[in-house]
Amino acid sequence: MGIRSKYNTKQRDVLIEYFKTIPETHVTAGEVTRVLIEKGESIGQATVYRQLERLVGEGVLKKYLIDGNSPACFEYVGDAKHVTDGICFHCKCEVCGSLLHVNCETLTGLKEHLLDHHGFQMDPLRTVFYGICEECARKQVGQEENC
Amino acid sequence: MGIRSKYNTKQRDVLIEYFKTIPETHVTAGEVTRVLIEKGESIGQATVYRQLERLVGEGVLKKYLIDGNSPACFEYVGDAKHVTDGICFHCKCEVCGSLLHVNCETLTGLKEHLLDHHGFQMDPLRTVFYGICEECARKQVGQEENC
DNA sequence: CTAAGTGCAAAATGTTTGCATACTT
DNA sequence: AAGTATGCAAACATTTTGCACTTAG
Repeated sequence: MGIRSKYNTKQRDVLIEYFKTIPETHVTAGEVTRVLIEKGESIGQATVYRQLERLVGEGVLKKYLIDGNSPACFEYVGDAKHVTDGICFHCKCEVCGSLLHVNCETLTGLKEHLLDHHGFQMDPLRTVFYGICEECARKQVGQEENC
Repeated sequence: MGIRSKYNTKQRDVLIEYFKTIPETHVTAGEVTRVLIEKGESIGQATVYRQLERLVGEGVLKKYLIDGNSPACFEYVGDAKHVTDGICFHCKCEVCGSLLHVNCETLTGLKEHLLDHHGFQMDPLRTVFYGICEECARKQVGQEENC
């Protein structure tokens, strides 16, 4: 379903190179544009959006949605074999925004389960588990049900 | 965390009653407004957004974020135990856009696994599995790797 | 040379907000 | 009466699009 790039443009390279310098980091389209412009690169916002979508389609970047009212985040996963192999799953904390990489057989089993029992071919590269991380869960205990 | 309503207004009742008539259905704020207006109800878009947020805070509705570029969806769960229990998961087909409700123990087990083994408190209301549904997968066989 | 990509500015989208008015309790 | 909710329209933020121009292959 992803549209792929056919030409290697200056802007595309600049984007990829920038993402390579910030592995395991999630940035929004706006942030990327701002940083690159500040660096003196010549790139427009529309191009960033268009290339980002293509890179996601090519599996070079991964797109995260923290919540519907914040902009989407992107992360470089091009070289991360464990990610592209689909053995790596991502858990995103909705409170602090931290990203937990989970690399375990149970989740690989989940993928098979969905396929075998529900006919659904799940894509681990696109799927993100949202929830609350250990640390934030601990902090939130005790402040529930308060008016 | 959610702001609660203190008064019972006409608009609030209309909203709740409407949602009760469409259980297990996802609707966006815009759709709800359109339907109610068409029914001759007097309700403004801002009120719908405000009440929807309150109802989510009160646990009457659940808010789903299928993907960042589509509007948020709301579903009545006031009586739906399977949803509030977090046993209901969603699979979204990236080809045809269909949404599959999966209601199965393996996924409940997954939730527990993430908590027990990775300390991550996964939220099934926010998490959507992306991939390809059975029907689209069948259609795509044979047309892979085409330039 | 031709298809693909870019940039700008405008448009589209979904959601929130300010404020005067109306309604609930 | 006092506080809360509503409705409108304007404001917002993010993302998409139309179109002329540039660039890669």
